[in-house]
Amino acid sequence: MALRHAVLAALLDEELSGYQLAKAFDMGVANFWHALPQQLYSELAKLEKQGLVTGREVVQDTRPNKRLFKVTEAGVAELERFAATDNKPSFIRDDLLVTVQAADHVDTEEVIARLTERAAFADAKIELFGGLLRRIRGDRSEEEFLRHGERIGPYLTCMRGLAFEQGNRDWCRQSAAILRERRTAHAQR
Amino acid sequence: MALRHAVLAALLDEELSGYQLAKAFDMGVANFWHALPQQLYSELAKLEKQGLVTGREVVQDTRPNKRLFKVTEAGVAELERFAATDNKPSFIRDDLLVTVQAADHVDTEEVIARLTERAAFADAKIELFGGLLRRIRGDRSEEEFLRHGERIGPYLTCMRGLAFEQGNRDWCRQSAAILRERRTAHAQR
DNA sequence: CCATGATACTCAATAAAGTGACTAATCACA
DNA sequence: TGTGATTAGTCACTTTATTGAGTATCATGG
Repeated sequence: MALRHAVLAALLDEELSGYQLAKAFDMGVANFWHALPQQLYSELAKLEKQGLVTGREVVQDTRPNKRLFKVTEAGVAELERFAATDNKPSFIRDDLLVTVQAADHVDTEEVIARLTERAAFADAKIELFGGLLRRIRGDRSEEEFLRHGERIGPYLTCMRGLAFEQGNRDWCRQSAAILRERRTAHAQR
Repeated sequence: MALRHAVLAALLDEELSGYQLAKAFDMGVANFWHALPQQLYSELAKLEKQGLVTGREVVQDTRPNKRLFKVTEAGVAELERFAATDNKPSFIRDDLLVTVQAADHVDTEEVIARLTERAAFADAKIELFGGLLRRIRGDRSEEEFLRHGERIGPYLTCMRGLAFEQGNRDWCRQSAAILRERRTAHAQR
């Protein structure tokens, strides 16, 4: 049950409404976890009941009212506890890998199509993360920021997200190229 | 619902018992998905009921009897359908990333400890995957195998698993180094 | 002035994944 | 001779995640 901790971690640096949080989790801005709006709303409700976050109503004229949430001291303590005990390894769980695993037994064109789509998706994410990193570090160089920046947690997770998508893109392109080559080699025989 | 497809993909190249399948999924040999034994047994039962796999009883003297499963034609057709339609992107979902996201607000020593543990875990997986790849390609070079090998699906997914873990290891080491540096810089002030 | 889309949520239901406890045999080792 | 590890599973239960449908207001564009 790490969604609760992901929510806490996301709320550490800014006070957010459930809606804003949902956008962040959906966009991949919160590249360290993924969740749908409904989960976040219910998680926020649980966290508030347990006193790990507090919400305050913000009355808006032009928009529906919203509730902004921030992490309480108890919430930070819970994250502290989490940081001290967690150890579950991460596993890739990816439809595309399942498809490629079966590549020798299914239509190669389809596999290549999926790989190409994913490479394009990865490219979009790479640009998104790249821009995000630049925005976070401002006019400082990456090295400078990592040495002396105030909050580097979000920067580090974003770096991992970027590298992950670069790995995805490279692998997708390479795999697609190999499958294409084998296809033509096969056809010429 | 891709576990069903992951199971089908895993059974394409060899006939396996639920137990063997569970070991494969647990070990990360099936590095494209992760599941617990109970899930696999129940998934196999469902797949058999739907005619996508068939099991045959193997009576053993020295060991408890087992049921070996293989994919039927309908099963391959299902994978074909899956390969032609799937498109769900993969998201990282990782406790460690949540911890690092909160790095600026929790005990740095603990975060460094988690990163170090994960780097060691990644190293172990890298060796495992490296050995697996060598075993699959035998005495052929990687390029030669990818060009002319019979079944490259499992090889490609294993390559992705390897690159993923290398990315993990590198990021963990770099992040831990940065946090250590900041800690000493801070202490000296 | 009417459709579309963004903001800001809620509720209900199902599907998937994970946890814990169990049976039962054989093998390896001390 | 009995302790633990390995093979080969099953059953029941809970927690998470996903799907789908609603509610309500306001802003923008044609």
